[in-house]
Amino acid sequence: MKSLLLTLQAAVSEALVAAFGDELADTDPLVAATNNPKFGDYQANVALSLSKKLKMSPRAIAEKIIAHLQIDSISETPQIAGPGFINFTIKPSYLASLLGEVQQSDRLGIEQVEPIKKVIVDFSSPNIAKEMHVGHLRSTIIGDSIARVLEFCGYDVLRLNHVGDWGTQFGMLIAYLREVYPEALTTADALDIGDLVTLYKKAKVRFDEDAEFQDTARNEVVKLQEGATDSRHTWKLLCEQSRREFQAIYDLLDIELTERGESFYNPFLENIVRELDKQELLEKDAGAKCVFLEGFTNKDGEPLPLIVQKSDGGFNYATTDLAAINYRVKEDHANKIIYVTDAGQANHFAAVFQVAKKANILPESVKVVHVPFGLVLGEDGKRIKTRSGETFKLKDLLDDAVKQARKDLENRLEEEKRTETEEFIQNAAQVVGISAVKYADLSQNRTSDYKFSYDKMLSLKGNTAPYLLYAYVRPQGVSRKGNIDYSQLSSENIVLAEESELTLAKHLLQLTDVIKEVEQDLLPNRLCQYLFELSQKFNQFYDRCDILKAEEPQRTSRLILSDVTARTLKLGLSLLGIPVLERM
RNA sequence: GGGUACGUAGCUCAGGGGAUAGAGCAACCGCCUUCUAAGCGGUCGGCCGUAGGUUCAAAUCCUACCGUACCCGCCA
Repeated sequence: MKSLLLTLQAAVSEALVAAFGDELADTDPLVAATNNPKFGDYQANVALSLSKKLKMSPRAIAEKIIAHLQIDSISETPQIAGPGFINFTIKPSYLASLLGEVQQSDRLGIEQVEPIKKVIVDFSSPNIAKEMHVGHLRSTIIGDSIARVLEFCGYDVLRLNHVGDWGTQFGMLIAYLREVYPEALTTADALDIGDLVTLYKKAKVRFDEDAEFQDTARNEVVKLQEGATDSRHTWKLLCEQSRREFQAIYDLLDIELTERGESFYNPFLENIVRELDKQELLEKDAGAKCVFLEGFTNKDGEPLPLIVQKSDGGFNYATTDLAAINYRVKEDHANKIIYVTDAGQANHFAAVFQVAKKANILPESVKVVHVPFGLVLGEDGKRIKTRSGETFKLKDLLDDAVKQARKDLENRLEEEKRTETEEFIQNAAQVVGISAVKYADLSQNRTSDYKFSYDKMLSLKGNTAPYLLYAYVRPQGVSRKGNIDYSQLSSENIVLAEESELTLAKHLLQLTDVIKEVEQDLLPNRLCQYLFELSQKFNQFYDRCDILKAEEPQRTSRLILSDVTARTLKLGLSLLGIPVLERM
């Protein structure tokens, strides 16, 4: 189904050509939804921008465009306003017919992309043996939502968890274990690592204090890379333990991910360096093998290197990232690779992408996108760090959110003298609590820093998940009360007349444009904004219009508005990774 | 020092060339014999960091400055 916006764009484009000739065929008609209902529903601003080129006044251009517009069935007569805006008011009959189409469609009238393209979304990516922190939570929630949107749009999405399961920290951990729990290195299940974070911290302290231990740790890395049996055994043990802890979080959040950690690419690292060497991109600098970059300079204005092999012979994350690009292009056949990581890595990715292009690891045809997000700040506005001591247990955070939601629900049940089963309460609290955390994150523009506040994210008022969930519950309540099967409604005779009905219908019909926007800009907060506004508009409609008590054909028309609203919310929320409740 | 973001209502944030800059929270005032009031309506609240520039049109683009944060060779 073609959206209203696209239909109007096409119509104005055609009118431009009809009025002024083919050379305007590629001119953007500058059609957009209006920001104020008094200017109608949509506006075309192209007349203003063409004034100079056509040597005519904007209003004269607008008049000529309108004279060539063929949109009688869609819009009331377009009006010229202000300096030369063309305002369109969509006819209620046209809104009704589109709404009927949406109602009859499984996908709410949203088309899938053709041809199907393969997209890799690389997100979450916690580090083995470290606490998953709020930054990982952001990557996980945002990455999942982006993956869900792209999946819905019809892309073949591979969700990759590029876990930090390799690197120098393992030398430190294994060396420490060798000292403290030597039996863990050889015996299966000899050690319940339990609190990995404590182990990590102790090892880190040891590492920072003792230069000799540092050497031992570095040797341990080499042994691990060489495949020493006891080292590998311990490494696997650490990974297993971490994996279980991560999985508990993913289960709670309902996140699906394919784990493919850094270690996966180990066999390919040497080849990457050799390839760079073959292409004469490599230079040795202070013992390290580097590719010098264009556009990156250090303090003294000298070009910065991307180090692909350290002076000790070890590879680092840049090498792994290059190998990963290579594998994803050649083996996974990705058309697009999306990296959801914090904004602090922007330089790193820009450098890696530059080298990958230069070395032909990354062909022109494959798009790589770094999707950055801001820092997670505490309520004091300062960065939350894990390494500096205070750890942030994500499991506790999520559990607290659920507990708080449960308390709120129980209070409300008591006030309303309702009784519900334990199962109902548990489920509602779970959905509300987890959704609140996700929504709080997603509803903000991801590029800005995120102020993490228990109070704000657990609050059940305002622009929050519970508000949207409640807006979904309301139409479901209507269908229960009236014994209505929404799927059986006939869309033959939809009549829209009341202000709040028209406003709601117009908003419902913008879903397809919003999803398109999120698909392109990868900004889930746009979808949140849309759903929030939809909830407000539905609540206004619900407040002002009787549904079940209305006379036909209004009754069915309003039931359809309720149904489409509910399905739009359900779909939209699902793209944010948020489930709905039938009652709450 | 260089690079990159950001600076919008008391607070948290949308909007990123188009008309009179929006929302939520907080504060205050109304609305439940009604499909769940986790709702709706209203009031209050702004030199869009500062100064220039580009444009028919700037919160939005450019430049400078001020402020904040992040990144800047062998961690990821």
